[in-house]
Amino acid sequence: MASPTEENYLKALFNLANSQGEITLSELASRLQVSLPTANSMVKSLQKSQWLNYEKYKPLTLTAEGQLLAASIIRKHRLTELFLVHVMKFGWEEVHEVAEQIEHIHSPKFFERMDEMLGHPAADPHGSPIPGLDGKLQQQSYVPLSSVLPGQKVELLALSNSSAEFLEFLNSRGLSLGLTLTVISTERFDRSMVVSYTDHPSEALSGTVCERLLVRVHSSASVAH
Amino acid sequence: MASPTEENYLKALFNLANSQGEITLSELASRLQVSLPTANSMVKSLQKSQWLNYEKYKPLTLTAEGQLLAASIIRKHRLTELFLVHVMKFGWEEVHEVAEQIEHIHSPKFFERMDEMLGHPAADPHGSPIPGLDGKLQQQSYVPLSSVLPGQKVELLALSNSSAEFLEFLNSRGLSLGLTLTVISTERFDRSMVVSYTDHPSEALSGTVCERLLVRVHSSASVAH
DNA sequence: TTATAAAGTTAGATTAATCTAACAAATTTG
DNA sequence: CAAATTTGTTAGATTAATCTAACTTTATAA
Repeated sequence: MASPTEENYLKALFNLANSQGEITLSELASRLQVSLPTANSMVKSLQKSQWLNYEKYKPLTLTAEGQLLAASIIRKHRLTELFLVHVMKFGWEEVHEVAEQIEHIHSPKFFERMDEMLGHPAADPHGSPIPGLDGKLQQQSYVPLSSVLPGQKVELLALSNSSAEFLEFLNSRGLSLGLTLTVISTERFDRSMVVSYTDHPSEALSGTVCERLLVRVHSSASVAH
Repeated sequence: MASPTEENYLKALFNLANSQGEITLSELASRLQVSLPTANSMVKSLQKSQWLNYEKYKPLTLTAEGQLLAASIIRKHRLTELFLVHVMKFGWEEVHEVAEQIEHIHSPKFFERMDEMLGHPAADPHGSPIPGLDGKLQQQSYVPLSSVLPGQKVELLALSNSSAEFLEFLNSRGLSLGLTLTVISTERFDRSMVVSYTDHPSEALSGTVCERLLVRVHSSASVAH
């Protein structure tokens, strides 16, 4: 079984691989804030546990097992963050540090209960996907509405904040999950947007609201330019 | 800051002190399933951190600081158990192992939120008191109804199981928290009891039910003999 | 009250995770 | 392409937590 330290190395390796492809020792060491020799010796020991492919002077790659384990830790981390925000009413800025600790808890049931209580979320409110139990990452499916260009059609899939007030606001505008929106225009100076959707041919939304609405862009959309 | 290992030693020392008074090295070692030399060297290091008073060949005692720290870990453990049962719908038999891990999480807010969500409980459903933030242990205030003698008046304060079925059963008998019960008789062969309370001059409760009802005995009660 | 047993201590080894110093390989660049 | 720089490796030390073996102190009991 992996120690918390080993789990942190695996997580870092997984994240680096998913953002850069090639992983070098120094990237790993600097990500984890340890010296090169420390990373070097841990890398050898992760190899011995069959989680990492390692050859002297070569880039690092996780084995299939390593990926699965890493994904499961990231899954626990993201579920924990959502749980802290939605169930325990933490603020988003407060959850990371606690989640870094809770992700190392060994209890499948604990995290499955979180998952159930949250309704099996596929992504966290920043749009980062939550790996399934099989270690598979969904496509990065959500982006904030604020990053969508005029002319695009998008589907409203999640919220990065679900306070009672925000939900009420959405209700008052007839906005609900699953709805298709078309971005009509964006206002550069205050990041507000005008969008249209069912029964609302032209609705203005503030920049703050647009950042909190997480959407998937329709693949068929044609972008104006 | 204490490592998880050190926290486990402090917890064991606190529990041993509260059940036996004098703590010897071998008790500590056997409680924690480590060898005598291991316990011996840890005891010296706890002394260096000012959590323990230690003199060669003498019994061990926690310092005030040590007691406070130990109590805070036990508080976290018991809050976690209650949280797992009441919020996350774990069974009582499943919670101990997870709580042993979660008690080492460093996040005052995490446990304060648990405490709030649970309504600031003073004891867990077994009647074990939850230390306050000041490290003070309340009196062991709850006992199972099954341990109460005939003639005594008690107040129903907590349940050691709060499944939906059990709560429904209690409702059907007009039993609710805060109620005062008088024990009329106990049946030795099946541990069932006859009690009286508001609008119920004589109600029979099975042994299983009596073990799950946690009560405080009225200090003014006169016991028949 | 001395012999035996139990409890506690010391010494020395092991493993995991870290470090610094010194050296080697690979890469970049003048 | 050779020099300089960056990157990676090895060697050896450190700390925490554990162990076994050997020894000492305290307690029990014949």
